[in-house]
Amino acid sequence: MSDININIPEVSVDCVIFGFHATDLKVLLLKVDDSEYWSLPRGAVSRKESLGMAASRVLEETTGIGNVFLQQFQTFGAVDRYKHYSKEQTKAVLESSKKEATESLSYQSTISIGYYALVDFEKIAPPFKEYQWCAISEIPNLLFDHNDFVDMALVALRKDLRYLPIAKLLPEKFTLRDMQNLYETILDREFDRRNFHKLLMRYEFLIKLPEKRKGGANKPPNLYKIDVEKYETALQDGISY
Amino acid sequence: MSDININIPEVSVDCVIFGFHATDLKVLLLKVDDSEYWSLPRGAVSRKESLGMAASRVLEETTGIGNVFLQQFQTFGAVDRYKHYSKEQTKAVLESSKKEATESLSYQSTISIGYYALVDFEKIAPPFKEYQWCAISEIPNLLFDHNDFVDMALVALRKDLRYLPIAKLLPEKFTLRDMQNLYETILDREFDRRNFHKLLMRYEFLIKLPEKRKGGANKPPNLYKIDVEKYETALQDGISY
DNA sequence: TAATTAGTGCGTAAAATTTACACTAACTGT
DNA sequence: ACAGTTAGTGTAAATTTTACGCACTAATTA
Repeated sequence: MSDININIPEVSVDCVIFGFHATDLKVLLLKVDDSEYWSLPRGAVSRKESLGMAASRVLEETTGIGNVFLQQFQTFGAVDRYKHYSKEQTKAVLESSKKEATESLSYQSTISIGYYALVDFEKIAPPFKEYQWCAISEIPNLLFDHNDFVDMALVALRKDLRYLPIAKLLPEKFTLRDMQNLYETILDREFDRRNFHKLLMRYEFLIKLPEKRKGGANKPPNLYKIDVEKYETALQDGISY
Repeated sequence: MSDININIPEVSVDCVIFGFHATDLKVLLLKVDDSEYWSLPRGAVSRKESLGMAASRVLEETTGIGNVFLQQFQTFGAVDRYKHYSKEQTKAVLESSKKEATESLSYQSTISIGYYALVDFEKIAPPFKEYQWCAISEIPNLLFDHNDFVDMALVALRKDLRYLPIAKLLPEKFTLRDMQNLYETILDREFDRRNFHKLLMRYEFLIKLPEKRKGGANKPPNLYKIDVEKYETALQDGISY
């Protein structure tokens, strides 16, 4: 854990981790130790790192999740950061936590930079704290204004989906149906299977693997991976779905 | 000017003010007193205000520009914030400025929240410091990483233009040509006059005024204003150009 | 081994959207 | 009054998106 002196006072990075699997979109919540309170993964920013690095490190430290694509979406400001629980409640909760007490970041962070990521939640099991993957519609009251973070992160994700490296949002190998599910879940609308297929193929950044995914009571779907080079090129020219 | 104790240390709000008039897009630069160095309007964030309020206040205090729509676009992080001038140079420049010396915000801000606005630069004349409206392509080396701010603000503006309250980006009364110029300038492409007109009319949030703008050696164009209520509705449903 | 389920890949028709394009009207300056 | 300039307007063609049909394949299950 970092030396208290190198952290920027009152500034934190807070992460909304969307977990995507099949057709479910959930958010990773952490329980503050020895309490019944939930919050997003968060942590202080060191003077020795960029914001992106801080977000990665915080996520890794609080959840064990590493090497994911994090996207900054909004910074939240200085007043009225206590939405469902008062400042006093929040202070009490966090100070009763041993972990929090040893960290330089207190309940008093007044500036929080919001990041989101999208991961496959079946593959991620935070080893540290108590956690919960919670469906978007069923998120309980969170500490600070973290409920606002989730709302704004989803808005940003939907906007960004047209431009962002979807490569990072799926496992290495995936089926066309996986990809379609991803888009349908996030955008909350349906696509025609054949048209979606055609659209994707136009951009030519998918590599068809010689493998199939067996197991279902049906013809096994082909697996694909991203051709990173072609994908980058396509991004330059602008991808739209 | 605010009491030093209520400001959040090392956090600033930095503003990219796009000046739009006719077909020119420029950026407002301030000269640091008694120096040859340029920077963006910036200032500290008080604990007693939201980020949006801080941005408005800072802009008002440094340039006299008030009551404009400011949009947060990105927060810049803790390392490598000295791009064209070293930390020592920056420190020397700012400390030689009487104004800066009396402010709590020093050269040491490590977190900066970027806001942009779009105003009519013919109507705005900052009364305080030396300033310059500078064409995007001719911006000199700025203090900190302010050149990056300008680049990123323009990227954000172009993206946002599809969803944002254009109502705030134009004077109260405007012609369809004004609006077209705004879009053509920002997006750096041309539109067909009739098609643009049709597109705008589809959303039905323009109110045709009984006035025309006389003065030119041509048929006087009609003036319009925004129907705020219908505009808000249209925003919900999603506007695209 | 037949029925079922779902992926793959082609095509095509309908619908929606985008683009291209030409004339008349109203004002100013001379 | 006339030349120059920009405003205002509708329609048809081209393109893109969407819907969906069909033939074929390959696995599971009853």
